Amino acid sequence: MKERGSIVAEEYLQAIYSLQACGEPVKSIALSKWLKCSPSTVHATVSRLLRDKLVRIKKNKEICLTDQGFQKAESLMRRHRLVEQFLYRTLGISWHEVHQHAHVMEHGLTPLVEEKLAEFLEFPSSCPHGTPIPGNKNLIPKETKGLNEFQSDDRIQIIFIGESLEESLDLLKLLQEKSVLPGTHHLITEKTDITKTIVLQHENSSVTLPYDIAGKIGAIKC
Amino acid sequence: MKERGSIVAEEYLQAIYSLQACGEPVKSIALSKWLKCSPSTVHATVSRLLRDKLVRIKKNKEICLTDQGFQKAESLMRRHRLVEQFLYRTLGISWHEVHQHAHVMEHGLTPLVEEKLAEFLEFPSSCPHGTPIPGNKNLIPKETKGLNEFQSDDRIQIIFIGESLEESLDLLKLLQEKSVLPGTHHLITEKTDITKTIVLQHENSSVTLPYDIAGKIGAIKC
DNA sequence: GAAGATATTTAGCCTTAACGAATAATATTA
DNA sequence: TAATATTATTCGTTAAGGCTAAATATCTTC
Repeated sequence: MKERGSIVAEEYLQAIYSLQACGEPVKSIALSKWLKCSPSTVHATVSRLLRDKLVRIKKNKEICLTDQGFQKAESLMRRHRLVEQFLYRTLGISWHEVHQHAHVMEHGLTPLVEEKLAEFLEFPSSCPHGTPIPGNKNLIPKETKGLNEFQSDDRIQIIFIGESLEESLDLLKLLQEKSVLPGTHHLITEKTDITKTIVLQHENSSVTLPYDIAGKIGAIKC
Repeated sequence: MKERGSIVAEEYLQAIYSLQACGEPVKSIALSKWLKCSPSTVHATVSRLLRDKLVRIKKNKEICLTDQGFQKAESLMRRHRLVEQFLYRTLGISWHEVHQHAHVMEHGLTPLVEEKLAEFLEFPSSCPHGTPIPGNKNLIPKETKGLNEFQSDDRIQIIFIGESLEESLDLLKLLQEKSVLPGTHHLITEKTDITKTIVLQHENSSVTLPYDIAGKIGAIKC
C-alpha cells in the first residue's frame, strides 16, 4: 500500500479545497471553524502541511493548496463522492445520511479500489447532492446561480446542494422531504429581503429558506 | 458516529483474535512479529488495551481477549470478511489481492454501512478464502483437518485457506494458479516426512507445499 | 542448579495531534 | 491616530504510537 499521509492531513486538504470551492478566502480561523478544532491546532497542522509542501501561505495569510496538495485534495473529493454514490445507489442508504458515512469510509480506499468502484458505478459524474466528481467538466451549466439570486415567480431547477450544507443532517433531511434535490423543479413563491428568506414550492409542499442557506444551493431558471 | 477506538487498537484486537484462531498461545513476541513492530511498542499498546479492559494477561503472560474485546474483534473480522467478499464479488478484484485492500477499508465501515453491505451481499457465510464470517456456525465440517494430516492417495476437498497465509501475496497467487481454492478437489500424490512436503494434484497441475503451510489449509477427505 | 537463550519490561526519545492560555500582529472603527 | 476587536502565533501539556537500548524475567538445557 501507498504512503498515505495521515487521515488528519487528508481532512485538512479536503477542508481547504471545500472552503476554496465555496469562494471564501481560506484563513486559519475558517479552517478552525470548519474542522471544529482550536486555532492553535490548526496552526500546528497547517505548519506540517507547509513543511510537506501541500499548501502555501500568501502574504495576507491565506492558505492555498500547492499543485501537489491540490492533486491529493481532488483525489480525496473524488473518492468521497464516489463513495456517496455507492452508499446511495448500491446500498440504499438515505440521501441525507450518505455524506457522514462516506466521510468515514473515504480514507480507506486504495487506488485500486477507487478505480474498480468507479468502474462498477459506471463513472458517475456527480455525487448524490449534485456536486461534480473531479474530472467531469461542464456539468454545472454556467448560468447556475445561488437560489437567493432568483426572483418571485421564477421557475427553477435545482442543480446542486452545496457541500457546506451536507454537514447538517437535519437540514438535508428537510430538503429531501421537500424535494429540494438535484434535478427537481420548483416555483419561487416568495422572496423577502426584510426577513431574508425565500419560499420554494414543489407540488403541494413548500419550504422557507434563509438567504444564507439558499445561496449555497445552485439552480437554473427554466 | 461512534467513539470507534483507534485503528491501531483495532489492529491489535484482530491480531490477537487471529493468532488465537491459529491455535497458538498469544504472547507479546508473537504479536510483535505479526504486526511487524518492536516488542516495546507491543508492550505499550497492550497496556492500553489492558487499561481499556479489552484484554487480560494470564499468569504465563498469555494475552487474551475479554468479552468486550472479543466482541469488538469479532465485529472487525466480520467487517473484514464482508469487505473481502465485496471486493471480490462486486468489484472483481482478484482473489489474492482482496485481503490487503480489505485491511485498509475495514476500519472505515460504520455500523450502518456494515449492515447494508451484508444485506447487499446477501449475508455471505464466509470470506473468499473460506474462513467463516462470525455468526455462521457449523460451516466448517468437524472432520476438517490440516492438509498435512492427510496421506498419499487421499482425495481431498479444500475448505479454507488459513488467515495467516493471507498476508503473503505471492503464496496466494500461487495457490490461485494451482486452484487451491475453497471447494476445489485435489489428489495427494506425495507426502514425504523427510522433506516435510506434500504434493497436491488438480487436473493437469500440481503444487508442492511444505507442512507448515499445508497445516494452515483446511480440507476434508472425499 | 547455573549458563545461556529468549521474552518481557523499563527508560529515554521522537512525531503527530489535540488542548488552553498568553502574546503578537492585523484590521476595524470610533 | 488611538482604542478595540479579530486573527495568528507561541508556549506549555497531554496522550497515542513508534523506536532503540538496556535491564529483568523466564525458560531451556546441560
